[in-house]
Amino acid sequence: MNPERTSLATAQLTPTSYLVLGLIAREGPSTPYDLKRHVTATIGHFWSFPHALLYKEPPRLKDLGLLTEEREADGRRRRLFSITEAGRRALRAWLAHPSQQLTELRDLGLLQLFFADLEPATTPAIAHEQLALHRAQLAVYEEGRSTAPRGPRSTSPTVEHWRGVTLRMGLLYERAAVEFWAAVAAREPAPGSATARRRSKDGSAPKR
Amino acid sequence: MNPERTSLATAQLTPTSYLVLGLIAREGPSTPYDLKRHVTATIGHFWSFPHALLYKEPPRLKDLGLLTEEREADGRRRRLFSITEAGRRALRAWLAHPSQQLTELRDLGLLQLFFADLEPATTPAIAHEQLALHRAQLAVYEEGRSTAPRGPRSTSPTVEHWRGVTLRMGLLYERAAVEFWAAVAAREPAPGSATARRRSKDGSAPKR
DNA sequence: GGGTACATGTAATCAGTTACATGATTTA
DNA sequence: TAAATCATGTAACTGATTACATGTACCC
Repeated sequence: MNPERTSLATAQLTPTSYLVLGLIAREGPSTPYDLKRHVTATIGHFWSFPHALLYKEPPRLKDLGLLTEEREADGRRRRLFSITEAGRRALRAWLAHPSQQLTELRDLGLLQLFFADLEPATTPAIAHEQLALHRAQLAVYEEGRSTAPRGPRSTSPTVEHWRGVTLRMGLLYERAAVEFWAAVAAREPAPGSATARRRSKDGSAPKR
Repeated sequence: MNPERTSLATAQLTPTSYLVLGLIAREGPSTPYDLKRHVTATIGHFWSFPHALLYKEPPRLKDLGLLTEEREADGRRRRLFSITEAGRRALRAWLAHPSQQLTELRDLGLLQLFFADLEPATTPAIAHEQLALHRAQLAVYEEGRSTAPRGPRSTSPTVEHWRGVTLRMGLLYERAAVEFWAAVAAREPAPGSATARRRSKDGSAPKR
């Protein structure tokens, strides 16, 4: 009933907003480029946020009073954004309400496969392309696990822990994808199907 | 400099466009609601296309000369869209160029988990919510495999084959997701308890 | 000293989302 | 016959994408 209304701003916040808020809350005052670099190294592996977004979102959040801006005076004139108390509140409020949305799994390759019957001749090329792509991405994940985690700023063990955990889902997906597309490329039914088990027993090559 | 410009139209086609083109090419003349129903039963399981999209896209494609429209005269005044030869060409051209894009895996739950360190107390609720969601979705897939495939129109065995293959990737993802979130949930203390630190004797996710 | 990759933004467009609205069928 | 659900759209807004553009640092 109180007239103080900053909480309404919470309504029009998008995933991008929370990404920006969260990163700045954790890493401290950041420039859009800091954000871009961090995203690229982490969640950007499976959820792409074009850099223009990370330049445009902070000013929006500033208008909502969730961030403050401080612009350099010298040549580069970089914009440095810090989180406000209202920003932290919005972030906490978001985390306090577990998402009830399922994963959006948007994959052009799958969409093409979905229409494979319309142009059967093109299917092998599609499958091989996807297989190569996902193998490469899987390699990225597995390499990232061995190399030292190099965040743009100092990070605590806890941060490293959750970052790693999150990326692990990306890795699990890529493993499944590689399996899947390999099976398609081999013109086998996908792994786990009854036909696949029969096939692998008699070891016969799939025929056209 | 020739005024006939339909080939350029190919440029501004989106995934939604190809979805619509492909469905109409395969299923024959369709109303937006036909499209909606088909999508819901298939690819919509992991890539959501709001119904407003499927009502708006066909007129756009009609403007581009890729579809034709025929509107009922009676009460319902349904709009029935058919594919043109140009539409088929655009579709074939798309299928002939295998996508080189990786999967976009957009998941609010993962985003929240990514920031779990900022509000540790909320993490268990997030994990449990996601676990329940993905288990339910997995059940949908597994139920769909046993029930008779009920397309809105007649479908050939080949169509059924590829449709099933495509959906299987969704199923594989959900399996991975259930495993993942179960592990996260198990590693987290139960809500209110601060001592569930050494439960991971078995360390693995509960077997369903 | 010129190329090239990194860094840092802005602008225009538009697809996608959300909300609104109502008609037709089924069911209790 | 009231309620619920299915069916069928339209409209407004805006976040996201794409394209453009230039500056700066580093390396042959």
